[in-house]
Amino acid sequence: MRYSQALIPTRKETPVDAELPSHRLMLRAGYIEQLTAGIYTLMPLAWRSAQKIEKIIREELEAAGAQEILLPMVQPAEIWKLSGRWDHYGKELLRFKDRKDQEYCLSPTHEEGVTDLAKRHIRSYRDMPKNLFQIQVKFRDELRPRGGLMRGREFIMKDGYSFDVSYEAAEVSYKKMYDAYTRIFKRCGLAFRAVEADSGNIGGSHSHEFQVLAQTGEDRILSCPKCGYAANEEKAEVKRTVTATAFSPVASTPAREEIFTGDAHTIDEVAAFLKDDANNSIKTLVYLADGNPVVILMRGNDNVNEIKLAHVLGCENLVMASDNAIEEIMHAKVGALGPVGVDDSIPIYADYNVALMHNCICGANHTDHHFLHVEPGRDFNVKAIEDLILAQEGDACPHCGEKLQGFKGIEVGHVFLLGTKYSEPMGATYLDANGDAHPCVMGCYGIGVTRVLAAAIEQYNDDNGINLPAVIAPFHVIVAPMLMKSEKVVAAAEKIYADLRAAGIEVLFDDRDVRAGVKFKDDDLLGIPYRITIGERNLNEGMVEFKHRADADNTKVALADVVEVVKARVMADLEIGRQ
RNA sequence: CGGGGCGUGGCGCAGUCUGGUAGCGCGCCUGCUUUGGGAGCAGGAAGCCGUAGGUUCGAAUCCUAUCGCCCCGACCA
Repeated sequence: MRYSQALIPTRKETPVDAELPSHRLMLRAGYIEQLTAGIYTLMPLAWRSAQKIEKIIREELEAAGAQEILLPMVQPAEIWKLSGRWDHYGKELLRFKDRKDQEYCLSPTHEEGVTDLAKRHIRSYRDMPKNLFQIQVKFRDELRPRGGLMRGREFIMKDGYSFDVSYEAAEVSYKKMYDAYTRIFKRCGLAFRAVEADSGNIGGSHSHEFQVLAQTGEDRILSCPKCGYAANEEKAEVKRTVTATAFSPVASTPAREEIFTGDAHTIDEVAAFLKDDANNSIKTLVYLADGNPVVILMRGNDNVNEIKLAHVLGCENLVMASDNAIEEIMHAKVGALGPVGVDDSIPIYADYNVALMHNCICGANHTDHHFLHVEPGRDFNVKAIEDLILAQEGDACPHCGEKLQGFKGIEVGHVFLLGTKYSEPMGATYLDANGDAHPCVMGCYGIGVTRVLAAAIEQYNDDNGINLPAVIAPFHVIVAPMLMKSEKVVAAAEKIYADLRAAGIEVLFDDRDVRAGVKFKDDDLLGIPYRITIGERNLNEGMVEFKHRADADNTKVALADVVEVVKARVMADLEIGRQ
């Protein structure tokens, strides 16, 4: 491609609205352009990279036995009503009506679409396993899109679905996809972890997320350096030295005593005021679970895991109660809440660690007052004792006890073993060898293609701009003649350009008649791994310069050799991550 | 969903409080000079000031409504 004919609108100024490096750089390098909130045009450079990611995905999925299809993006409400998600999917599902007043939606994911397909074509156990995937633009009306391609409302996604006769068979399909994903992200050159995850609103029995490691990631993950256990913080188990499932009050605890604690409201303030350890305080939170108040107890330094809590409560909508609601429910202000004397109609749930506490401190449900010498089981009781807290960096690994490491991650892929959550209500059943009908056992597998690009740029950038691995960079090499007025320089550059292309290398030829400084700045910004610089002085000695984007200095190479040298480097780079 | 901010040539912004000729930087066009890390000089084109109403002799500026975009929060007693 000749730069002079390409659409690569770079800009000098850093866009003020962009926070993430990937977002900022993609705007500056002319990769993307925003049309409206969370909706971007992929300009030629971004689109070339995205297609390379797609190609890797296609190769690996096809090698794993999956077939590509293209399901409709606009879907009738009918199939979403069958699965039950028409009513349960939130406002992210964009619903609309056609001229006949029929209800439709833009499919944010395709379990319904593919299950409807399977229902009509998978009838016998002989028809399975089947594994179908597609790469398509998805639309989700996100609460708050942010970070450019990181969390857009419109984005490119690969979604795939497997159908099997049993859970055992589905596990095999799941494992194949897990392995394929591992190869895909390896080939993309990314540093990532596969972690155990919560299955969220898609549903299903278990799942893994593929998380690209990046400081700017939105997800927190924990991983064990010894045994390889890795999980999203939302899901991570907490290892307990002792797991008590009931209170066992001790008789030696003195009678409960109410004292004035004044302005000390947070756990730490109260602990400091009373010169005690924060872990000797009971933290009391009030939630509304589907509108009903519940009280949650944990040790002072522990933090609630809302995902676990929602599972325990079996509710769909879980929110913290507002300050006003709390006052109404607890008859005291935030900062003085506790489990003692809570109205019987309000269920109390405690984390396991609370069952290990004795003679502790908690709010008195009397503004600005706390209780001393509170004994769980004597002074209050609870409806259930459960695992409710977040695992933290430094906690013991639930499998081997080693200290867990914390990372931030960007979720680029997710595999779910769905089970029969969709096949059953939608009637996707097959007949077994005995002629009995069973619902297909499904798995579903997603990769955010555009997010992979953003995540890659989060991992690969520096002060000068983007610096992508050759496999997913928009071009392999940029050829930069320094002086377009010099016929000799231009002729040499043209020949290198033609020869590289003939050798199968993707080249951006910076044939713009601009000053050298402009070319250097732009060419660094674009993230193309190799640059060949052709200057008059070197050319007179039969030399050109060659530089990897990450190198500090140029290397001089004979004009006659440069194509071979570059070709060898690029070809080697393209093999990285392949087995 | 709550809070805050912003809509003015292609981009980034000033002007708005205190109504009176629409401005700056970058980019763009022309010419000359320059030519290895975002050149200099000279000349030039380009904006119904988000939209709709209202107040006024007069509105980018005041009032009302509306649309859009961005940021923060929704991990906490």
